[in-house]
Amino acid sequence: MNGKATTTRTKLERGRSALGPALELVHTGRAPTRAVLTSELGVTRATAGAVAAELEALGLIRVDSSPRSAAGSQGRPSHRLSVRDGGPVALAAQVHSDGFRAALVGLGGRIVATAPGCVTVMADPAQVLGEVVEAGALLLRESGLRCVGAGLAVPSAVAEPEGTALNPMHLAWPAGAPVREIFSARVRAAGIAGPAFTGNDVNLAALAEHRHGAGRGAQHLLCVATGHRGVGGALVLDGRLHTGSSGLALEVGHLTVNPEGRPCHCGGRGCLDVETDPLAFLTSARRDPGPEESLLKQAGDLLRTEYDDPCVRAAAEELIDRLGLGLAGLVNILNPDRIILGGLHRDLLEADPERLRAVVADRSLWGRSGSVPILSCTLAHNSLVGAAELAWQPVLDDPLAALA
Amino acid sequence: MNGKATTTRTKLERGRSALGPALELVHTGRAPTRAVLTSELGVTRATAGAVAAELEALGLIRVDSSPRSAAGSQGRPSHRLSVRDGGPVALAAQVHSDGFRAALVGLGGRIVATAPGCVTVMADPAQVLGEVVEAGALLLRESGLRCVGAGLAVPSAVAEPEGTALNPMHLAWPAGAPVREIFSARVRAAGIAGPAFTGNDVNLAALAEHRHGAGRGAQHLLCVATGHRGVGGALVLDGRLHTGSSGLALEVGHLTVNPEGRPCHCGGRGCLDVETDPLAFLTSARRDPGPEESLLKQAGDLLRTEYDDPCVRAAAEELIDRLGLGLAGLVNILNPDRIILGGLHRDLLEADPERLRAVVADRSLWGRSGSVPILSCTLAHNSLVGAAELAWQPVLDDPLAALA
DNA sequence: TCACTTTGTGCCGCCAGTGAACAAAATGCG
DNA sequence: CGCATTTTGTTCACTGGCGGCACAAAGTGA
Repeated sequence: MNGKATTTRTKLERGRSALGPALELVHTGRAPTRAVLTSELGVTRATAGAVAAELEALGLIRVDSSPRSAAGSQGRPSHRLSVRDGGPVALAAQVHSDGFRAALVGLGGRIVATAPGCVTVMADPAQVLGEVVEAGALLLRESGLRCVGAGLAVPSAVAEPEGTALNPMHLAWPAGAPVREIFSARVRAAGIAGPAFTGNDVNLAALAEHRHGAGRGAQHLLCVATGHRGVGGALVLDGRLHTGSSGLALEVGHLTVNPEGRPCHCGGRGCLDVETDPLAFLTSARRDPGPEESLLKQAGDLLRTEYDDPCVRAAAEELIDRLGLGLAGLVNILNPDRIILGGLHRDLLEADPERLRAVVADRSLWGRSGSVPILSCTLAHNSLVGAAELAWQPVLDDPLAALA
Repeated sequence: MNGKATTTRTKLERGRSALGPALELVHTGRAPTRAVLTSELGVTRATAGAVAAELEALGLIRVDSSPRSAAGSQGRPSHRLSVRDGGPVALAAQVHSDGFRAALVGLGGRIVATAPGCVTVMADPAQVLGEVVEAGALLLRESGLRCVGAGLAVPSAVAEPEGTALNPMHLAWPAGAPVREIFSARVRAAGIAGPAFTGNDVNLAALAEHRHGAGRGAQHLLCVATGHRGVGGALVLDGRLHTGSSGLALEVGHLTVNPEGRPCHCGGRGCLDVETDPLAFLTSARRDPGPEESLLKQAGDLLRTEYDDPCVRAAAEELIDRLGLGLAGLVNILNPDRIILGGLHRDLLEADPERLRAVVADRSLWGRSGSVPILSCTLAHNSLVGAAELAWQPVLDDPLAALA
């Protein structure tokens, strides 16, 4: 999420000390005990002990040295590590087409408090973000918890390093709205501590799934998700969100998946975007598409409850084939080791997992030699948790500096 | 090029000391003087001095403290840094459809010696690689230089971590041939010092261009190149080759660029692979395609010498449009900050740079807001130099350990 | 109760790199 | 020509993270 490397780099660049990596291991649940932490970090027990003690002193984690009930293995049981209850939180916010949601998220992706909300005038980003931050500030005041920063998820590509929303069409916002600047200003104005970040919702969902959900442990994680309209993609490489040189990577909506397909506003035809979204599905299944906001739910329900209907099934299989073609194209380019699907794509996967996997394997060049696992999203509110990850990142990189 | 991270990591993982980064800066020409080295590394003058002295003691670089003639700036002139002449070299090898080439490559991508060669029986990888290594060993003996390792470039996708060539069809090798194993065994058998590596030729060309050619300084470098048949792609992220989870990323040949196009062996139609290769161009220009080995040269010559011919021009513009569509698709997914073209694609770019840039800008979603620079390859024998980069990498990562 | 295994802790030493003081090599000015 | 100024090279004491070791602690199994 940063971008260019400046000519002069500071000495602090490669994060000193094992504090950051250690916190990340506890944060992502990969270090349940101090012994595991020792081996994961690749340091001595002495160092791991010091690091764990320091993180505890910072109020971030809890080191439980009490005797454990059922042990199982030999030797002295290791101290257990966990995220501290009542520790600092990040303020997470998400804006979508029919409202917003604010939440407080602790380490480990734990949602501590949440507040949904609606807005009356959607078209003005400053006003919407003002209300969102207001709701978040209220949550913070009520909880009395320390805040490490704020993160916002928006359903639009976010250009780096400006932080402008390029296509927030679902929100009726003007293209190029400086969302990061607005959000950041509102956060500061509300007296909320810490830096403020903004990112695309699918990107942030992918980040959250990688750290706390179905993407755990993947080195090259590809996520693809449909919202009410349109398709979004995200790539998490070695634990870091890959957003390209200017934040616009993984705009996967315009892969050609159907040469004879319907025309798309991009100038091509048969794009993934218009071929695999809820509206396409409902149309193909000859159902009357309801209001814009409920397209996703309507399509999902149809898939789950009426898959016996030949018409629904045929439409689903058509979409699965198209989606598979798109995923295969992405596999050929990105060679991920795991794929996670969200939104309608998730429903399509669950409707007929074998069919989708077969198409991807068949149409990706080396699919047969070890095909890619394709999974569903598992995390509730993953964009929200991902927004919090943004705010937590500085702490994960250097706890001492971030909490100073 | 490595792949998975093992569960237990050693303490040596994050390369200690600034030796490696410093050597890389000199290697890539980004640190011409000690003063620049100091600021690029972000360390004190004392440290930079010690590091430079140590690299000189290792016989890798030269520190020139002699007074300089024309200075220009104020203050004491800084010591100049350069790659040492007569220092160690890497053995680089490249196999292509009509023979092979071996070379010795020093730091800075300097080709010290080179030896082209032909083989009689192409179909047996063991025999071909035997001859290649033999030629390289001869070069090494003649030069008397120290060898840090060997690298091989093959015109095929190379699967990681096995190191097998998945589609070496231009070489008439069996698919799945264990090229890394064979090459490595031959290198050891010839008594050549250091580890042996193997990679795809376009990947290695991209790496070389990033370090010593047109890709210098790019953070997200995309390379696309055509050989005699087929299209290859490569991505260099933050100075490291991105080969995906199993070495198969950037298999860009099967992006759909022409819905009504000719069928492709992948099962689709209108793939970049069959729409923008030399054969497609010659056919479209209604020229008689000559023998397989000379397709690339024939097409390139035609573009350069007969671009006035309406028939040639029409064919070229068609290919440019298709290529532009493919590049735009890649831009939407990868969001690179620079694109470098090789082979026929380079010739197409140079035939009409504006047309190609316009197509890419028009069909990539955010092309208008700061379009991507598209450049030609500039480095002679870039695959060869890239193969050497593979062998140099351990030294660049940790000079002390690699030369111990 | 006694080996045995595994983990936690205190202490010492190493070493890369910092920071500051000083020396050196160039330019420009009187 | 000499001198102030600027920029760089060099020396040296110091620091901070971490390895290595020895020993203590807390379990399991016979």
